[in-house]
Amino acid sequence: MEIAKNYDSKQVENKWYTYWLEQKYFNSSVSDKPSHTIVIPPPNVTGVLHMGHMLNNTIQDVLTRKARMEGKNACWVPGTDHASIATEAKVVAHLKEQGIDKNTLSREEFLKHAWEWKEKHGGIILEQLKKLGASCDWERTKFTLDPEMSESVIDVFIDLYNKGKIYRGVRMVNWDPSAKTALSDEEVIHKEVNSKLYYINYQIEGTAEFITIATTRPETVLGDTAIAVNPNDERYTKLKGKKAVIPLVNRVIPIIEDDYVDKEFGTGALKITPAHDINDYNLGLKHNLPSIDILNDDGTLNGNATLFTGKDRFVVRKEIAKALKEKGHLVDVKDIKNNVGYSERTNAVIEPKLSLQWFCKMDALSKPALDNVMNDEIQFHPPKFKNSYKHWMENIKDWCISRQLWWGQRIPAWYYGSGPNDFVIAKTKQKALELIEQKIDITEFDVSTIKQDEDVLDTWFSSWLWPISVFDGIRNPNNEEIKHYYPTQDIVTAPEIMFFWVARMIMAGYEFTGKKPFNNVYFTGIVRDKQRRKMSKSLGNSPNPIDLIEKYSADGVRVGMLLSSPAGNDLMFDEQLCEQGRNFVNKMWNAFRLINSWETNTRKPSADEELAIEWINAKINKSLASIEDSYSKFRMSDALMTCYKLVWDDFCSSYLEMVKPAFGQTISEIVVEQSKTAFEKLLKMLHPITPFITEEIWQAINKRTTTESIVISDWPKLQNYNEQCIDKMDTLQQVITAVRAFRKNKNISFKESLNLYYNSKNIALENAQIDLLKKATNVGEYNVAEGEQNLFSFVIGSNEYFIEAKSGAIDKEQELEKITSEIKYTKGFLISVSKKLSNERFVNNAPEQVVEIERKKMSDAEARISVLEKQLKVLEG
RNA sequence: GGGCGAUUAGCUCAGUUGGUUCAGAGCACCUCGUUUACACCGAGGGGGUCGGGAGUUCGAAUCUCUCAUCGCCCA
Repeated sequence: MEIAKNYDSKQVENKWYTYWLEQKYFNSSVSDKPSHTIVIPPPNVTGVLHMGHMLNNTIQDVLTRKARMEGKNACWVPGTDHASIATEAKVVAHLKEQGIDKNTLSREEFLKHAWEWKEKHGGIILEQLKKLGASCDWERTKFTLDPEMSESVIDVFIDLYNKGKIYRGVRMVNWDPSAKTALSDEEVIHKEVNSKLYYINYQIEGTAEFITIATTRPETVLGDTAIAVNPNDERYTKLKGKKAVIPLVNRVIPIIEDDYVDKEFGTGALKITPAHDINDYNLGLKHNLPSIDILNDDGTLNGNATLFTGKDRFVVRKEIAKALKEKGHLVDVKDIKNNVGYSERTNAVIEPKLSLQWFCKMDALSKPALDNVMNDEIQFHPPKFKNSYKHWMENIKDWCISRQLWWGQRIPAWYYGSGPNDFVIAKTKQKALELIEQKIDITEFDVSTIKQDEDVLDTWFSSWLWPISVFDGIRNPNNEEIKHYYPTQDIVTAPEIMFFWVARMIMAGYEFTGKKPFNNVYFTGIVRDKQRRKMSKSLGNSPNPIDLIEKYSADGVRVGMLLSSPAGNDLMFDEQLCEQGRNFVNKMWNAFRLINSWETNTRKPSADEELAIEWINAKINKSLASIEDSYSKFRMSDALMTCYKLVWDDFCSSYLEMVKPAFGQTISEIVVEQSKTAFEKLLKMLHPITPFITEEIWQAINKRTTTESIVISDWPKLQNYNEQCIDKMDTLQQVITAVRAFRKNKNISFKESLNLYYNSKNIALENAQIDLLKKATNVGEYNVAEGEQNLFSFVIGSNEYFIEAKSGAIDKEQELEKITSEIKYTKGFLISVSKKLSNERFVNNAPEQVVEIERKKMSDAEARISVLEKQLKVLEG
């Protein structure tokens, strides 16, 4: 068969991915085999693939493919989430471009547009994952707004409500004035920013005196209902019981005392705006203060403000400062750094707002979720994340789950009156009617006035059910699939969403199934650029993953992603890593070309060929053991590096060079078979990481039937191997390196044959080793040294060798210096070892093994010194 | 402000309970090489006071304290 000189990744990747799909290798159904389930962290339905997804999904695919080869029923469930705020914002913006104002649309009309948008732009990301080689069961693809997924969400809402774990109430919530919705605490990002601290004078009622307060939000003075000072603050004792006048609006407010006030901050006098600050709100409750809400939902001022009505809060901040200054109320402005909350999705500055919302109680839910992580029933990788998980869980607050949006699951609350409790929770209007009937006398009731809650649920209120709902475990808790696939095996995600998602999935798992949702949580790092900046669309510092795949092949990019990503560590992404991956793929391809090019004979393998074969198999098994260990600890980059070195250094650089026939010569067919067998093992070990090249070579290296594939081949089993064989080859390798270094130093071409002599006291090399040595170094004669050889010499361990070169004189001075310095080093080493051994406390306290090792070190060093000293004598003549 | 983690070669990182010649890997770098798988290559090589200081120990990259710098999470 003609083999292409260059590996054509694009053609190969398309060919095999199509084949894999046709053969349905990725599809899973309930079976007797143990399940290995991973559910994808659902990306936003309208999102596009970024580097974080590449990393995350490469890891999931590696885990899934390996499990599949190990004979497990591997099931990787793909899907997307509806991303309520983000998607709704996109659709609103899209409509605006077309001249349509969302406010003019009915809910139904808007949702029609939203679904159209989803059909058009949704799922791109899943198509992109196929380019990466993702072995998802695509027939299981789920979307969080699929009817059965939504029904699960609603069922859960009703269940929790009936259990008293969901309630409705007026609370201070995080308001996003851009999206015009409430957010949960987790969706607020606190950033330290440069602000100004405004010092404002309030006149004391009925006097010419003033009290000065300091605030970063002067626009809120219009909603002030008190000024508070610390009761221990002597500066203000005289103002006890007095009242102050709000500048510009001349409203009179009390001056109150509370320990909460920090005497050191600002002037020690605090203005209180209960409607617009959580701390002020709490003080307001305590002191029975009125609350004046001066803001509209979009962040503009309303009629309660009486001034600046209709203007944006930030515009007002500037204008009111100016107005206060003109009237002489603004006495100072200072620069200050403070923390401001921003909306995770819209980046709008969050407004604390008193609002009627739905909440989920967290105290009972969080208990098993905390315990089972702390006791490692669910394992975190790396475990350091248990700390912050614990901290969060122990300080958890109730979860605001309602959103003032349309894109999502509509809250199943039905209102029949205007009282705070005039509602029922029901799946359908019909059900609601029945429930209302039980609560009130329905005979005089106008059914048409029943209204469903306008709001939808937080998207995370869908995704926390994901590992359960994708198997329909909420609606049908005893179905075969949920019994087989759940609990899932691993979840692979970013630490950023530990609270948003991971913690809540664990809560949902225990609450709704009584079981954990997964065994392992693998936290990937964040993909950053070389300057350690997080990759983001706004910075434009993220390469397009699809371009990378075109350039370096999917396998190359996968290797690039895994190369430097130990669990939990951020990945400083550099295209060079993908280049390294591509080079590795190329290396495998060329190893295949070499083996494939061999013409065979029917001779039996020679002793050196047999040694080479025994050795590579020993190396493969030793590496396999190490790889298994790495995978068991989720150390993917270690597993990859072991494979990488095994293929490149051991198989290609050493083994193939050992057995490779001279130009024009044939090779024993048995050796070829053995080489192919070894190579196939390597391909299998690499398959989870580089699926395409391994399939391409595996299919070509031996005859396969039309239904065979490396995808469903058996993962190599660990076999016993001879450790001594590896040691033997290591020693030989040192001799080879020494001879090569000699050539390099003396500038002697490889083509020129050298003679090598050995000391008769050396531990003898076997004939097979000698043959390998000769082949690797172009050594002609290999004989025992006669008498004292005045030649270039070197020592490996305590074995002495001499090289005779036809050209290239020995530099006596240089040799003397080299040997002298070696003696010096070894003697120094010997001294440190003997010191240790003559120390009674060491000999008595250290474990026997350690002492034994030290003794061996000592005798080795002594032997080496004696050899070197003899050499020195000879040289000195 | 509270908590967590880090600091090892130019870069990115390993280094398990303190004990092999333990100071490592990959990449990058330097030198040489167009040998008939691969220059997306081969061979050889240089490079670190393990952030600073102090302590415990027969022995410290590893344990303790302290200082410095950085990062993350929470408020």
